[in-house]
Amino acid sequence: MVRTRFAPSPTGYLHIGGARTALFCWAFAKKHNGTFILRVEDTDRERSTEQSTHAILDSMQWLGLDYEGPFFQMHRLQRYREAAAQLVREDKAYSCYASREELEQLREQQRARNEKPRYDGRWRPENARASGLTPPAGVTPVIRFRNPDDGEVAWNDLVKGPITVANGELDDLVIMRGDGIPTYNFGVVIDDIDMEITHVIRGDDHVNNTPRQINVYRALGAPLPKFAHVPMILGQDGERLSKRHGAVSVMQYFEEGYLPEALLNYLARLGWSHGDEEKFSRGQLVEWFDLEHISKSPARFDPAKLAWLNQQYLRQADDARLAELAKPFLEASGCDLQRGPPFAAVAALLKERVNTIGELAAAAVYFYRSLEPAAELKAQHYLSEIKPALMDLRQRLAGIEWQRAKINETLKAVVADYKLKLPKIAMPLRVMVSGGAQTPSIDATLELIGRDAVLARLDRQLQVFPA
RNA sequence: GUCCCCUUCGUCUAGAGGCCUAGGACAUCGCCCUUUCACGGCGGUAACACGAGUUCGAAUCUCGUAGGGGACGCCA
Repeated sequence: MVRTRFAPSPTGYLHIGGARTALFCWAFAKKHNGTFILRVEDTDRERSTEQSTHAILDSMQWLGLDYEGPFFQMHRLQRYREAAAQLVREDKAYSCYASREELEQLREQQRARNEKPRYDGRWRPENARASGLTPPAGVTPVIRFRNPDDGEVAWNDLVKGPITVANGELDDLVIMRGDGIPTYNFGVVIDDIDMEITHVIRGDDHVNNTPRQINVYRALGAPLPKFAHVPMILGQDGERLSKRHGAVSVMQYFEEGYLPEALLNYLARLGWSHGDEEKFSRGQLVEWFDLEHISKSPARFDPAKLAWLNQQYLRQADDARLAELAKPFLEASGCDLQRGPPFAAVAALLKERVNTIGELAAAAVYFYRSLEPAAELKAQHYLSEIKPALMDLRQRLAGIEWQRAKINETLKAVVADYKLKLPKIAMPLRVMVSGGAQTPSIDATLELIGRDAVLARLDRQLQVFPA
């Protein structure tokens, strides 16, 4: 039975990289009819916040990644303490009284010698005894894991392939802080054992932690899970993704009006592939997902491709759903949806020309309230020689049956009568009625805005038309 | 600095020794469609980091070089 987990620390929002890791864990579990667990690694009391936990949970829900849990490490302290005590009893761990300053000094010296900074094992019982070290009064020690001195640790990473690290490169890591709270490398191992995780799928910034963790598994006599380290997501400049690259928080995409299925599709395709497939549903992802096709190298995040995918999903989306999603955006820009055409009809007209719900709402404003054209547009399109034709058109529009085909007919008739080209009249019309130079086809636009509003806007604009 | 990992078009990628004069997608450029902007259709530019091997044959295997990323905390 496959069991995977996503284990974020609640020290901020869920970002794009974390979301993709979660997606991969989720998809792998689903694919194998397994279980996907959410575990909150909240052992950093300084930085963990409840707010972050909520933000992460909200993001998971928006993305539709369902899980078992959430479980919290801070609820399991007793278990970690017992495990640590057991290791101490077996001489696989020991108390270390070195102060932070002392350790910092040690690291600096090592760096100065161009060595890898590492703990030197000074409080290993036999070393302390040999050098006559005795526990200083009033200091609560940390517990360090006694890492093997010799040999090497190797595993076959399901993404990266075989990886080997010499134990000589590792040092004795702290597994319990002075206050009895476990450190990351200990907490994960205990939890992954207890929760019977079979596949540890996580960001490849953890590759270096894996050999240490494997040694802990062994000391505990626990079977090893499989490990799969997925590459990170980089910003467009190839640097580690950060705030200056724009939106990195999952919920920011919600706020800008992206569809969760589009973001999921994009994230899945970033660093994983199934032949030439670009667009696929959550169901297809589950069906196709495998670890073998995750790429080994980091991928750059490309907002343009995400926008394109979002557009693809937008146009397929149900109009009623789009209406629901766009509503808050429209209300924020002062539109009363009761006073205007049904939004579903507006969405049907606009959804192929925008990339996000935010853009959709912005493009829909003039269906609900009049917008004054920019002076530039007026200067460009309000030409005195077409004023008579426009005035005539206004009169004719007042008298016809208000539907697209009839409006079009009327437009064509005026164009013919005045010996004009269609754009000559369609453009000023567009500007007068929408306040901008871009709308869907003008007859459909007029129809939807409605006769009363169209006539009112024309009247108002004709007043400022040059004679 | 030390250790670990990575390297195909600008970007995401297909590719498991001959199917590759390297395919798809986004972006970009051109043309068509057109009532503006889009959408759509057609077409173009564009990549196996470099150097040695192995092999009849290498994008695919090996080694080296260069470049990139990650880690080196009582953070996760």
